[in-house]
Amino acid sequence: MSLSPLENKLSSYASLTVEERALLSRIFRDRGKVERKSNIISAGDDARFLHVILDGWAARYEVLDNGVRQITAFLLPGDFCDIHVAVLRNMDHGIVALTDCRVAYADAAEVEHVTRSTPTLTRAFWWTTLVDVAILRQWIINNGRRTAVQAIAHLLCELHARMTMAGQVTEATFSLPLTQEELADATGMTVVHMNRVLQQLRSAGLIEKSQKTLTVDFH
Amino acid sequence: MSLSPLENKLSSYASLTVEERALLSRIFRDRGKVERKSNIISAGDDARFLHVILDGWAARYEVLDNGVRQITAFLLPGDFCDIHVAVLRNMDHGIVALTDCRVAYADAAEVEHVTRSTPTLTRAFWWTTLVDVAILRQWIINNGRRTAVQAIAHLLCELHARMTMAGQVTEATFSLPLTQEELADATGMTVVHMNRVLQQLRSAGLIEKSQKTLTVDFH
DNA sequence: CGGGGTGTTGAAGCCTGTCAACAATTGTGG
DNA sequence: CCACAATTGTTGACAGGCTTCAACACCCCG
Repeated sequence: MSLSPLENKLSSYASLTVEERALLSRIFRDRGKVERKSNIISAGDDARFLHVILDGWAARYEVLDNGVRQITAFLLPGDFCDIHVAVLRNMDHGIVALTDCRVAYADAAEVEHVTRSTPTLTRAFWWTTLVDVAILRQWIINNGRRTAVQAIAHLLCELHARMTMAGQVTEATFSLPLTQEELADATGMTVVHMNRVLQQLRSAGLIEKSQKTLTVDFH
Repeated sequence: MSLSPLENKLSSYASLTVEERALLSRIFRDRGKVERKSNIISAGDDARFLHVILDGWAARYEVLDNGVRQITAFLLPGDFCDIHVAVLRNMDHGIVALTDCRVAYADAAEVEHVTRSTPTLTRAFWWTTLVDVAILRQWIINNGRRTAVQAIAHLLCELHARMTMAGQVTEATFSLPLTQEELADATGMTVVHMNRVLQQLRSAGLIEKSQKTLTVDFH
């Protein structure tokens, strides 16, 4: 499997030259597989590498003192796990694989070098950061001021939009390999409540869920 | 008043050369005052300028259909209001002055030019974005998985830390010109509840608040 | 001195959490 | 391929944190 998820994503912001694509491929040469439920990166890890998801779903998360978990982002193919290591050098949270994942990684120092010498790529990396920021703001609103129904609906629409960008949606149906617990940890509610709200959305005909597949009905 | 709040902030990441400081001063040449409660930038505005707070407090916010407001960030002197216009070009939320503010602004096209030609400054701008991201993640946790007491405590500590960085804290006391409504809109709760939780923190001896000044007691 | 904004208080209700059990599904080993 | 185990999903009853509504106190500013 190639770097294509990342290249496709960056291309939607700025077209990459052949040289830039080559540079990316050269830097992200190492690949790996990560099993579902194991950490791609752990909080406190030495940030010596920069990771990109090539296949599968992952989540950015933090576990509080009292043991509760908050997921702060879902990562899809093409997403950076820790692009900030090109600028900062700390890992203040963990990344866990929610499905079996294929991951590419690059040496942080090499990425840093690129960001000091290749403005186009630097701006592309920065752009991905800014897109993530826009999503983060919506998550704050989800957890702060939206009702449970609104928050879940918004989250599912976000995932629908992102999967559409990745060309992985057909007729409003896409693969959603998340458990209700994971959705609950993202929206800051309990599994029980997530379950009940999903039932509401289903009986209202807004979503259909079978196995690990979701269909959203906009009307 | 000079650009010093911005320069100081950027300097804490990377030392700036004389040329870079001059470049900043040249770009951010226009200054303006914004009255408390008026918008520095409105949602949907043409993002033709990039704004920096020189003095005063502001907030990033969004108002939902049902009229409720969610604040997604507090902006202090030295903070960019809309650094993303150097890369994106849309304004999907508003910025409101919470106190009378002094603001500097630069032409977005000029800033974009700088980010295509001056890697040091680009990385410094990117760095500010990444620091903001780390704060945003904490706000998601505040609104998602922390109790009201924990969330408010965490927010006040964040502001304490940021004011410390800006050299505006003396003996754990600093200026906090926020109303309880603004704090409530940031943490996703009602004013009434904010009021009660603040009373808890006060009676527990964790904070002292007089006028627009806050003192935190770590023990 | 008066008035708008801000802070404070009480009572009642609801959304969401907690606890606990059971059903359904997926995965695994024989 | 079946049997069993583990994970995930579902349901009910009850508790509680937070909201809602409404009134009143306080404070700053013109």
